[in-house]
Amino acid sequence: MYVSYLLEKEVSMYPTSVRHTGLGLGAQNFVSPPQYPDYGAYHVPGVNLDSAPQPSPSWHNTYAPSREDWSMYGTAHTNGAYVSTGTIPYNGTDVNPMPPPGTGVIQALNGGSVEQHVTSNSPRPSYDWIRKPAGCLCCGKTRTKDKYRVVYTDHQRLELEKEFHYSRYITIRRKSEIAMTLGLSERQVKIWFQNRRAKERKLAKKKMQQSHSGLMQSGSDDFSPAAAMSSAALIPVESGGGVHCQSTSTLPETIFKPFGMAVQAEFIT
DNA sequence: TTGTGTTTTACGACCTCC
DNA sequence: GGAGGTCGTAAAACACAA
Repeated sequence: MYVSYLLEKEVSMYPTSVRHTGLGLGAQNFVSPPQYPDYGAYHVPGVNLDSAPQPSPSWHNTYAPSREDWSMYGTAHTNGAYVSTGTIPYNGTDVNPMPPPGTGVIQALNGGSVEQHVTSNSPRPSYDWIRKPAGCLCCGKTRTKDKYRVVYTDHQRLELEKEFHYSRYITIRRKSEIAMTLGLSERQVKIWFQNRRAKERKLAKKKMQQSHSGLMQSGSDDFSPAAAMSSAALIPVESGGGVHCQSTSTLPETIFKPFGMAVQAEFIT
C-alpha cells in the first residue's frame, strides 16, 4: 500500500494533524472553512467521533479509520480551518497549469511552495521524471496504448487520502475543487474514491475473515456471519432516512450513496 | 537481475435514482 | 439518458525475496 507506506514513512511531512488529533478535533469539530462552506455537509459539529455514532449517517463505523491514523495528515487550525502544514513542497506545475483556485484548501495552504517533492529522507524514489502529468486521459491515452495508467504523485494521493478520511463520499462540488487543486480530472477523482472505497471494503472483508478464523480457532461457535456482516457492514448505513447536513451554503448538493442511492443533502444554514 | 506477489489506476458491466 | 454507485478485472507500478 503505497500511500500507507508514504503515510507511515513520511510522517515528518505531516508532523502534526490537520483534521484530528485526539484533541477533540474530530472532523465534525471542524468549522467549515469559509472557502469551503460545503464542508459542513460532511459532518455534524459537536459529535464526538470516538464515542458517538458516526456523524455521517452515510458511513458505517466499520470504515471509520482509527483516529490515530489521522495524525499524519497535518494540522488543524484553532479556528477549525483545514490547514495543510505546508511542509509538502508541491509542484503544481507537474500537473495541469491550471491556476490554483484562490480559495483552494490544499494549494492555499502550501504557502506557495510548489515543487515536486522528493524528501531527502524518503526511501521512496520519485518517479515523477517519467510520469506524465496526471490526468493524461485527456490526451487520448487508452488502455490499448502504452502507459495508459498514470501514477499519481505522492502529494495527490496524500490529499486524496485526507479527503477520503474526511468523507468516504465526495460531493460534486468538492470533487470539482479537488480535481482543480490537484490537477486531476473530476473523473479521476471520482474513480479514485471508488477504488479507495473498494480497497477499504477489501480490507474490512479481510479483517472480518481473520477475526472469523480467529474465532474458529478459539473454539467459539457463536460466530454469526450475518452478525459479522451487519457489524462490519460493507454497505454504509444511512440512518434517519436522510442526510441532514449543516452548512453555510444554501445550495443543495448531491451526496451519492452506495448503490446509486443519491440523496439531496439538506443544508441547514 | 529476475520472478513473483501486491498495490494502484482505469475501465466496462450492471445497478439505482432523478 | 446521465449521473454516480459496486463489482470484477486488466495492466502498470512497485516491493521484495531468491
